[in-house]
Amino acid sequence: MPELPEVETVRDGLERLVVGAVVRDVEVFRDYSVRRHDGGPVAFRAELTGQRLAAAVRRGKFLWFPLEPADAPPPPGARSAAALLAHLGMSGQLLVRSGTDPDDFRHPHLRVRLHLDGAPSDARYVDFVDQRTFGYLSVSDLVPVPDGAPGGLGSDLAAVPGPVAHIARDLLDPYLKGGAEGRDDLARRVRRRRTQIKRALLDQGVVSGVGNIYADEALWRARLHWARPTDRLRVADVHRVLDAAEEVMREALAQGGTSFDALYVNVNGQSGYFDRSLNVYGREGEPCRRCGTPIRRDPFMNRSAFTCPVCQRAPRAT
DNA sequence: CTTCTGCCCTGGGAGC
DNA sequence: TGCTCCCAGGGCAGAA
Repeated sequence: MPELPEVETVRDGLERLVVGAVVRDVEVFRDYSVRRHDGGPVAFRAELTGQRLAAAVRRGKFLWFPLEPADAPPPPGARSAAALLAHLGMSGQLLVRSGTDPDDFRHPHLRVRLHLDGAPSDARYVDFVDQRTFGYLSVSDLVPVPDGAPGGLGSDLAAVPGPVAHIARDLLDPYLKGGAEGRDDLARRVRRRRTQIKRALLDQGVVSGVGNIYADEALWRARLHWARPTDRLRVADVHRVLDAAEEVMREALAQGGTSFDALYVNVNGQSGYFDRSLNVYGREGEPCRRCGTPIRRDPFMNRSAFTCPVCQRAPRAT
């Protein structure tokens, strides 16, 4: 499934291959894949057609393209008022297509297809493919972010789509990354919560882009148990797990590859990272790579939490 | 206000 | 073999 590093790889690829293109037409094959949008798929198509994709921006796992009318280009420096917003959910892909016959590559789970003109590459279509339909597209108004500071990789805009307004920055954000001014404040906010550390890591209002997999991997690296109460953690513990989460994501991003030949493959959402690099997630019963103890799986929020019971000592009361 | 639960959806795989 | 059921996941609405 696309985690934050995959979404960033997709953003980077789309920035290179399709930003600047104009949407000539839109096909919606499944209404449910266009959500959070007044007027539904019909309005979605109308609002998107004739718009230029002016940039590719990401915050957490949200990805968006600020829009500009193609027939009335705004003056330089003007800000977009709306954006095409995408969330890939757990199975979404944005596939860049360059062929001339679109029927040649009609994926069985194709939900939405954008027809493009004038891309900076040979791209002709962007296909939104999503098997499990947890992902969606919409056109959303851009709203100022409350804290005003620039945010989102790929942009210095201080505005985000409405549905993203309550989503915190992520650990690759220039304002929040290791050593940046916002990092200490994030650690303080984590410790101010009265919950378990893994719940805080997954809370999109605290920090975004950390999913179930990376939460477990980061906690294993930081040798912290998922149930540790946030308000009783030491500051250094919180920093250690945040650093670990950023590190895991940067390693995955590096493995995504950056060569141009690989670009189409990477835009298409493949990573290969998870096949070899996971230390605890999905490894129940397999030996911990640090101490050999069998990895344990606990039920957690109708999901799972994977830990090494020796490296990550459970708190007294769970 | 903060914290937490249940739900959305599909198809692969396990179990019978 | 074919059927049923469970599971995965992020983020949201609404309850506590």
